[in-house]
Amino acid sequence: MVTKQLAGSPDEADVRRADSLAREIFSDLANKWALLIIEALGESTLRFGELRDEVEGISHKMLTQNLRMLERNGLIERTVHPVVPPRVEYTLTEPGQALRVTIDGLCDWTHRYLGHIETSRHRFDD
Amino acid sequence: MVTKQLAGSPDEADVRRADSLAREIFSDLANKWALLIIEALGESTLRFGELRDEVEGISHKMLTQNLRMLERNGLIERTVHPVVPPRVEYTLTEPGQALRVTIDGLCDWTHRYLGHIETSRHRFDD
DNA sequence: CCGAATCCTCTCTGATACTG
DNA sequence: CAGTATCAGAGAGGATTCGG
Repeated sequence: MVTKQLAGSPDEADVRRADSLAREIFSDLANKWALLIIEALGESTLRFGELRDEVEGISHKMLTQNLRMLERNGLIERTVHPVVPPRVEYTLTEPGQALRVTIDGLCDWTHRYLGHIETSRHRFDD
Repeated sequence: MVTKQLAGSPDEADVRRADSLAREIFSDLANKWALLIIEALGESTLRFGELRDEVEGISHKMLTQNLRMLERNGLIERTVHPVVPPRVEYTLTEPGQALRVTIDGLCDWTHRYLGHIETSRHRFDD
């Protein structure tokens, strides 16, 4: 897939655009709440209130904000049931599920090195 | 290692402490710059200036701040060579390397679903 | 070259109140 | 119940400067 390039060729610009997009996505997702929401959703379908109970410490506002962002990026699906009282459910899409798997890896890592980190902190805090 | 527990036993407190510690570590690491620094280090040893060139867009201050945090958590090792001009080198420790592998997974995910995400965004932005 | 401290700006975050 | 708007306080992040 390596093609010969001229100076200032369009494909170079494409690569730069893809890179900046990747960076943008990275910035979106590399935040505490987004990752915790994805973990909380897991394989289940949850309502707004259920999610707020599940993700400990998140505010109403942050939850809304992050849910919008995740929906925009196609990681979660939002279905509104036109009933009263309103019922809105969230579930992970296939890309979202794929991401959750890698986040699981992060959680595993955290638990495996928990002790390691704690002792390292104590040594550092002198 | 599973021991019998009484109600309100000390181990329950331990579990809560470990959970809050895990949450804290999660908050530390779930940020753009920390992940990009770890990726930049990879298997190599880099100086402060080299790292700043490698991690595009990071400021002097943010780099310092995150390097301290990563060092405190035992993810990177900092070696000072007492010469003039000063020479300070950073390298990933074993836990850091392990974390890098899971971050690689995140990068793979980003590139795999790049198109997916871009179209989802366009659909959302109406 | 590397790091710490200062200042200044701007975004994020939480609390509250209001609509459908 | 779910979502939006607004406001004030806290905190992140950038630029700069000085010291080792």
